[in-house]
Amino acid sequence: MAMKRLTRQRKAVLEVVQRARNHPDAAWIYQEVRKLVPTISLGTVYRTLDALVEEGYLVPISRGGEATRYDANRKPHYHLICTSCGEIVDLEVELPELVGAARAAYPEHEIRAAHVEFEGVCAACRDRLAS
Amino acid sequence: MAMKRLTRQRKAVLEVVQRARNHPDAAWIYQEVRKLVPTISLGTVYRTLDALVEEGYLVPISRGGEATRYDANRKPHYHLICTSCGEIVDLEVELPELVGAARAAYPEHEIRAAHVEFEGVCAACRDRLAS
DNA sequence: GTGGTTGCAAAGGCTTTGCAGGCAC
DNA sequence: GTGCCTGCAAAGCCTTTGCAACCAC
Repeated sequence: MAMKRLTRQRKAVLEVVQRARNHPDAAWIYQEVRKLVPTISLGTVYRTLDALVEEGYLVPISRGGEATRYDANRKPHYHLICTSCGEIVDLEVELPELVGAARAAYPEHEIRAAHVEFEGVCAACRDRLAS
Repeated sequence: MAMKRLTRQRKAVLEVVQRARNHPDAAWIYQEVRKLVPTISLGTVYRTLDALVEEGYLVPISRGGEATRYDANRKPHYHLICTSCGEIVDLEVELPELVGAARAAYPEHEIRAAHVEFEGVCAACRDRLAS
């Protein structure tokens, strides 16, 4: 059922994903993992990523239409998606509690979590566009 | 360039979308619109929806892997996605301002908006599961 | 009449899956 | 030895697109 065996493939995917700083998608991970295990298939990468998400090691970031990207950052943080270059920037900021407000207004629902995402222009693009 | 002509197809899509209470996806809209314009194609539905999104009449809600759903609700509101049935429930609640907090922590980025989404069990499923 | 719009069908991109062989345990 | 995992390739799903005919203006 649950993926439990520590195979070469899974080790390699874990290593790549933990080292990644880019919120990579499956294709990028596949490409990198092939440097460690050249015979791995894209299907296995997807299966492994699914397992890692299920186990909570990864958080999927899915933007409409585009490939799902994966985030292995342990620290609690939020994402800023740049409208200019599409990059995902981590924001480590403490935000006001939202779940409480929603629960107070809608006690009939069992609200468990809130997901927040910011949209704007990242510093790099801001500088680039200012020229 | 921009879709401007008021064709039978576009009228029908508009009518269906405005009447919809379900955050429908393109397939559901297509099915409904065919009751009004039986010869319409799915491609036209997609093209029309894209145009309506661009013009600001609709807000796309894209969940990873699943079909994009469209929201025509004018009032400002948030969404609760039920982890049990997948339904999207509107929450009309005022939340604390988030953009300001993020801007204060990261003045180098040009943060423009925040998107919030809740996750939990909707009232219907809660009742159903309690039995 | 003109050019945006449509229908059709094919293609596209990402992701999942069936199956036989292989490997971790 | 057992059954989970892998590679391969095909299929699935949602969405986009090229093209000729069409119709709103």
